[in-house]
Amino acid sequence: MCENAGLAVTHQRHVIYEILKNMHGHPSPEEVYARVKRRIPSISLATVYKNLHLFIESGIFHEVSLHHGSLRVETNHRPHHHLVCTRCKSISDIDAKELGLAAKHGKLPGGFLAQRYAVDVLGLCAECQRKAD
Amino acid sequence: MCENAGLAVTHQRHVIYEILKNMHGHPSPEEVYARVKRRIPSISLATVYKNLHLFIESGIFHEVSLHHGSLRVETNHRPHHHLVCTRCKSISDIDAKELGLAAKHGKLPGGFLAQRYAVDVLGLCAECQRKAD
DNA sequence: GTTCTTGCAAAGGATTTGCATCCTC
DNA sequence: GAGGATGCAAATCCTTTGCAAGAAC
Repeated sequence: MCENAGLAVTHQRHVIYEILKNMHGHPSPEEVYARVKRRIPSISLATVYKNLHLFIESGIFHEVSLHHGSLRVETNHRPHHHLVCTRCKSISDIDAKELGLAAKHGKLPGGFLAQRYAVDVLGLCAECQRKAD
Repeated sequence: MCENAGLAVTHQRHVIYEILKNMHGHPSPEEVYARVKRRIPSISLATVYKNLHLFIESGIFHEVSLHHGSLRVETNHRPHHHLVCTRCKSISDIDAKELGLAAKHGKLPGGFLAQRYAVDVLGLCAECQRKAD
């Protein structure tokens, strides 16, 4: 299966993978755990966490927020977006104008009222590119 | 000062505000606490947390990630972005094509290598708009 | 004076870690 | 068999809460 990432194919890992494939939305580890538990009652939450991290590190799944974890206050009051380094997790600012995305405001399909855009540009910062040579 | 938001002007609150104004980047509560403690050694971390939340609720400051908190796995493998309701915090998906932002890949100013865009459209979902009438 | 705030300590939730045992390769 | 994976419990990190004492309006 998808385990050319150097991961052993264990029963637990396989079931977690299958369940993730068939879930939709943005499940939390607890939600995944609850589903997996129905098929493997003896599984532990720690195992679910470990495997979710492995899947994310391997790029098999993404996580929704690249900078979840702790509360961060935005001190830059100018319109700007974020450059998020996927390697070192650093976040730096870039002026909205400099990035130049044409963002639609107002109603979107589905009736959602768009008021503000928060863009994360994911990639590698200059420093991590140098190290990756 | 900025306290037409119905907040009492306490010494602690004032100092926290001033310090936030003069910080840059995306400080964590602990970092803010450390700075404030230099001016008010007796301040408690809980007070910093309470005031950060009040500032954010009042719109005086923003928080960096609208959906920090717990790990969420992305189960939608199609290119898409997120509609984040600022009232009920719900997150729904919208196809990248449907949103239609022209995103630049490759090198950005500062040497950042852009690989992927994660866009949060902040606003009100249809349901919360109805309730807000 | 009444109400909102603070500081402290304890509680809570989410996530990680250590370790013995078990399972893939 | 060797090394990675699991399960459990304890530990840790981040954040919130309860409450008595203190400050703002």
